[in-house]
Amino acid sequence: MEEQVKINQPSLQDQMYRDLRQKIMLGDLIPGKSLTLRGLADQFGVSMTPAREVLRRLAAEGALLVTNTGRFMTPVLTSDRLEELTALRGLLEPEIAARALPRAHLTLIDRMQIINSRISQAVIQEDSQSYLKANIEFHRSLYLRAQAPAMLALIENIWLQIGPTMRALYQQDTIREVPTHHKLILTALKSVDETSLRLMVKTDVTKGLRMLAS
Amino acid sequence: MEEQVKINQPSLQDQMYRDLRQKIMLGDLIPGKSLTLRGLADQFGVSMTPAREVLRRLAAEGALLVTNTGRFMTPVLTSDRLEELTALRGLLEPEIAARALPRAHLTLIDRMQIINSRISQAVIQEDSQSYLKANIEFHRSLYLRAQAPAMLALIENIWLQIGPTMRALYQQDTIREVPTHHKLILTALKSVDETSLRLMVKTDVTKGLRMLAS
DNA sequence: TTTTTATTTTTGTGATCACATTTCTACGGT
DNA sequence: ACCGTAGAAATGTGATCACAAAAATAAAAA
Repeated sequence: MEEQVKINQPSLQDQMYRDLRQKIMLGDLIPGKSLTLRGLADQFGVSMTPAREVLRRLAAEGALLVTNTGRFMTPVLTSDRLEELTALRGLLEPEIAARALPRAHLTLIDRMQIINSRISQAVIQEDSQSYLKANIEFHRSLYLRAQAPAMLALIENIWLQIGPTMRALYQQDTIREVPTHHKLILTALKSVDETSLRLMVKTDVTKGLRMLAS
Repeated sequence: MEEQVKINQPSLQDQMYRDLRQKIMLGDLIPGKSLTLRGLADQFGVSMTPAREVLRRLAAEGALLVTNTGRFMTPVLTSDRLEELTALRGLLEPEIAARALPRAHLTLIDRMQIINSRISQAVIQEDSQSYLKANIEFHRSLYLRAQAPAMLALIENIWLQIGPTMRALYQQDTIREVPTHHKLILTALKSVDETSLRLMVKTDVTKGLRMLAS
């Protein structure tokens, strides 16, 4: 009998979905960028059918906005909305970090340190794309340890919603400071200090909003 | 020139979406119930195209699960997952309740009191459908006052994920006690006591999980 | 130049179809 | 009686099409 070499190959729309989701979360798409079915379909070399499902799927997650005439675009966040989403991050991320704390071994901390140095490089080179990507990776690598998939899903959902706006903000004001709070997060992890960890994560998250005040 | 009577009528899939979403949140569908494109399409008298978009949309929100062969079904939650989702409710709902507190006027409290009496009736008549529906309405009517749409969206997202399981639990163990915490929530609202409100909301949310211990 | 109107193009929606894979069912062998 | 296998039915995926509404463009009027 033949071995089961049949790999569950992801469907076309799954690849498109992952690709677009990544682009949105990392801010490759500016706020207000409109996406069309035929445009996406052509771009990925497929028909309209998979394209529309991807767009609706992303819209369902809040990554895209659907106009009242059915057009799709990346959301343009009001400052109120951005504040609310940041408050949500400040609520959820300290909690998931605290849950990850007991499982955060040295291997993980080392890896986070390496990621953090990538962030520093991105600051120096004023590469907002790499900055955002490494920043997300820093947080996610910690949160993954919490083994709280539903919570992580909500958090990534928020990242998705603020992606385009964050990139736009980071691009207008060039990032001057290297992330000091990340080092404090690492310190709290090493000393297994939950109270400090929660505070530092919350501060790091909230800090990003302060650029809006300018 | 003709007046613009053209109403933005919702598309077919929007109606299907709302209908199915409601059914799932209220637990009309038992955990593990599988849904097929053609089945849904026939049920709503439409073609497969709108049906699949609705299913994918609900799957994107976590309301449905997609098997690795592409089939759709309502999720069967492990107790771990249910605990995590309940913890999320316990984190988010006290926060949004606290935000609603300053805006909770007597009109709202009165309406919540009426809804609460509907809950009591549902307990007496052992009507788990009405119970769940009124329970959700009780919480949502308060949370709407917070004017925090993103936060409310996350909360409803969680309700959607636990809907089928909650109904199944409520049905096996008939609800014996009238919701005592709801009255305490109303008391805290009247006396504008944020600390008490947060505690009561959290307790009310967490309490529901205790039925799992049986 | 500015505003209004008419025409063309673009766009999302829903239907239908072919196809490959999965799932179900029933038959046959041990 | 149990298990595996072959055939049949069901199911999701992606493509293509017609259609209506909306947006963009061009033309005309003020």
